[in-house]
Amino acid sequence: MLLEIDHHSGVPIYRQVIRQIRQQIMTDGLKEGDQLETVRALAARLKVNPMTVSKAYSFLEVEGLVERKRGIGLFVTKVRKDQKDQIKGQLLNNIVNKAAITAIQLGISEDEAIEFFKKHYKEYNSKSRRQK
Amino acid sequence: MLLEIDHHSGVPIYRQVIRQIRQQIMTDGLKEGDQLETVRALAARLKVNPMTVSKAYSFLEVEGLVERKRGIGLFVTKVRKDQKDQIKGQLLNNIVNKAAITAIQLGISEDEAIEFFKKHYKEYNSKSRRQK
DNA sequence: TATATTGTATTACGTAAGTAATACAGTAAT
DNA sequence: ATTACTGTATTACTTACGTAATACAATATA
Repeated sequence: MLLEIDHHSGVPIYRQVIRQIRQQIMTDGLKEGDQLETVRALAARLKVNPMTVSKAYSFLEVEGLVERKRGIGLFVTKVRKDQKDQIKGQLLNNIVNKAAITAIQLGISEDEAIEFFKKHYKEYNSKSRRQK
Repeated sequence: MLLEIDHHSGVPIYRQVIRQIRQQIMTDGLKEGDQLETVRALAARLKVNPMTVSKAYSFLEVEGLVERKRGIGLFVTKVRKDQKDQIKGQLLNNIVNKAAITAIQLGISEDEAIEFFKKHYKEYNSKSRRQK
């Protein structure tokens, strides 16, 4: 499984792990029943303590995205499409809400703010397509 | 000067101070030459150590928004309108960029994401108008 | 010069967060 | 039962951060 950790970003390792695995589940890069990389295997690969990985996996379990089976491993839960859409909506809402509040508090109009958004969307979109 | 601190939000006091004063300068609630509330006065009002206020003011100075005069006080710098617009743009860009990246990584289309944005903008906008 | 006002540098305290060490617990296969 | 895998609970280390105490420095005015 593809997983890139930036040790110098200031973002905690376990959060980077959570985010990336969650994203893979949301976009069907990881599917129902798939086994996650072993705690120790991932820890070794990231050169990190197993507990750090375990902590990340714990959060994903609380979110209902994975199931742990002691002695066996961790597996992706069955998530219905409507549930998945709801989760995606929440994830996006959180950040979009902040953006909207910032715009309003700075006295920036809806249309103008949307222009900003379109610009960033297009920029990042072409960049991420180039990387594929 | 109006300034509301939420001691239970988890957001550090000095950051709340920075954000609110910056916003007032950006929206001309505070204008060139206006004196900021005294370090000790604001500290007393917020029931906080003077150094906490001084720290907040330091950041605003680094941003070029205020000037300190030892023994006299702190004053709002002259900021040209185009500079101000540029600063506002940066502030908005930071957060909008994150929103755009989130949307793309979740596989959400530009139009759909914009719908989310409009919804939040309108919601918060009407809420903040009601409060005035 | 004395005093009262401004802001500040230094230092230290307290807490929370991220990470790691260690020893432990469940499962499967031989 | 033994071995070799799984994941985990507990504990502790380290660091960064927010805040505060203290003593100091610049300015204005009497």
